[in-house]
Amino acid sequence: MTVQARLSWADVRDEVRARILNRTYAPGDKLPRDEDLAAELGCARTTVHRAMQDLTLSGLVERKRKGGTHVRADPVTRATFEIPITRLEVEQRGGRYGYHLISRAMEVTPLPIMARLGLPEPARMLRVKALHLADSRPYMVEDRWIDLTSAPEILNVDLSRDSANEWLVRHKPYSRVDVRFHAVNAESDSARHLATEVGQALLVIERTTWIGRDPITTVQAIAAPGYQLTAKS
Amino acid sequence: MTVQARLSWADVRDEVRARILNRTYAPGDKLPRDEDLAAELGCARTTVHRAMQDLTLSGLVERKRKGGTHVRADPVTRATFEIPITRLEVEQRGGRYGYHLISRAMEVTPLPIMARLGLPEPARMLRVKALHLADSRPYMVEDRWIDLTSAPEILNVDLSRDSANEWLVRHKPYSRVDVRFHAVNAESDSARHLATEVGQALLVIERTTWIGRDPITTVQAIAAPGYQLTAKS
DNA sequence: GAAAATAATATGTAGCTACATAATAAAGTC
DNA sequence: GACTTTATTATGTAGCTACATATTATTTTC
Repeated sequence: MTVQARLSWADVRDEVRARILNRTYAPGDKLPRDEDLAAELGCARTTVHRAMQDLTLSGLVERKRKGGTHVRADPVTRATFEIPITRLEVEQRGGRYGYHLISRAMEVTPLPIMARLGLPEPARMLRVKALHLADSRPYMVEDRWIDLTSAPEILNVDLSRDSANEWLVRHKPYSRVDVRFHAVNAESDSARHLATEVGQALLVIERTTWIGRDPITTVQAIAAPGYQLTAKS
Repeated sequence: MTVQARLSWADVRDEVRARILNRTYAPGDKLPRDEDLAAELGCARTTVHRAMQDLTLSGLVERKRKGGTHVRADPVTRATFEIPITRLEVEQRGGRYGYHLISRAMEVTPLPIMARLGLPEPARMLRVKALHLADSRPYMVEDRWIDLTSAPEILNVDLSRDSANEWLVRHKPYSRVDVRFHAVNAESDSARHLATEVGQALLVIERTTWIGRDPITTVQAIAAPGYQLTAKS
């Protein structure tokens, strides 16, 4: 067993994080310059730089040119979550996926939808409501608006067979996404679709995607009772 | 106005993303080798590498040694959110922050809490319930368990003045965090604290932090009606 | 012809240099 | 003394080289 030949940037990150955790560098403190840390630890400045980038990303330190690196005094909890295609999400949990189209129609966007999409004026869009099932039980209902300027091909898709969710994710990569969570009491429609009672608390995931400045779609997905969304650092 | 002297990794990322968006590289396709792309675009392989790392992080492509880079066929929506100290969150929204300690006691961890913390057997921990206010109106109630092995100094803190949330975030940096969201119907306690009716749908944010393998704290924060959590890509 | 050993290959990473950039500090100007 | 200009400095980034590593492809061996 020999000493490790080289320090990787991950090693440096772990070392610096350890020092922050054991208060060698306390919140608000200024860290040594990358160059000095590199000299001390016996690696190149680029390696320290790479490590610092990672710590910046996870919200532990703040860096400024000339100003140096500081341990954040007001750390934020920063976490990342993933929302896969709903079919895959169900299958990953070991369930059998089912899909049911509820409705499909051209409609004029009401104000809240315009706000979500950032539209200055109303537009006619394709509105699709659908139900996702896991083992024949309701899993999630979605109420979606699709901009036909960005995704005209959706008209050729048989939405009674294939979900707009899957088609869009597969065929319309976006450059920007906005995700919001909140809770609602089930009203009669969603209660019926999700086979629960009116008033039941439900998690709502609102997702809007753009390609450049052009909106593609916005969905309000309401999950069945018990649904939990997980994020990790 | 001259041509830009050099391509930055962000330029390369944008170019590759544009090609994915306009289906020059379609989902599932294999991208050129970093080296070839570098030659084509007129930059170094390291620059392409950096760009590809970013695209990998955002879930657009997948890379494997020797296997090359592929456009993901099943893209995931990957987004990051931040949870600041509650006081700062209120102040950032332009509100006046208030805090009220509800209760503080040593208790033995019940099963659900043990599960959250990953404890094999029950332990006595400090349980703190508190209310955060914005402009004198309820903003969030938290029900927190604190491991005194990891954070014994919390006993010296006057929790009727200072929130455990703020003290912990400032003094106990963690190395791992787990965040979960779900919706609940308000029961009598939370309804009373949040000044709403029993049954009202509320967003629950459950957060657990560890330092190495040792748990620090786990909180169940229930937000007042109307609360919305935002994430971005 | 199947299994094992070997070669080939694309990405991953570390080190170096050089220069860009932003923020601050110092010096100079009226 | 307040304002402007000029240095200084720490991080940010690009290019290069060299080598590590994980797969896949090929060849060898029995």
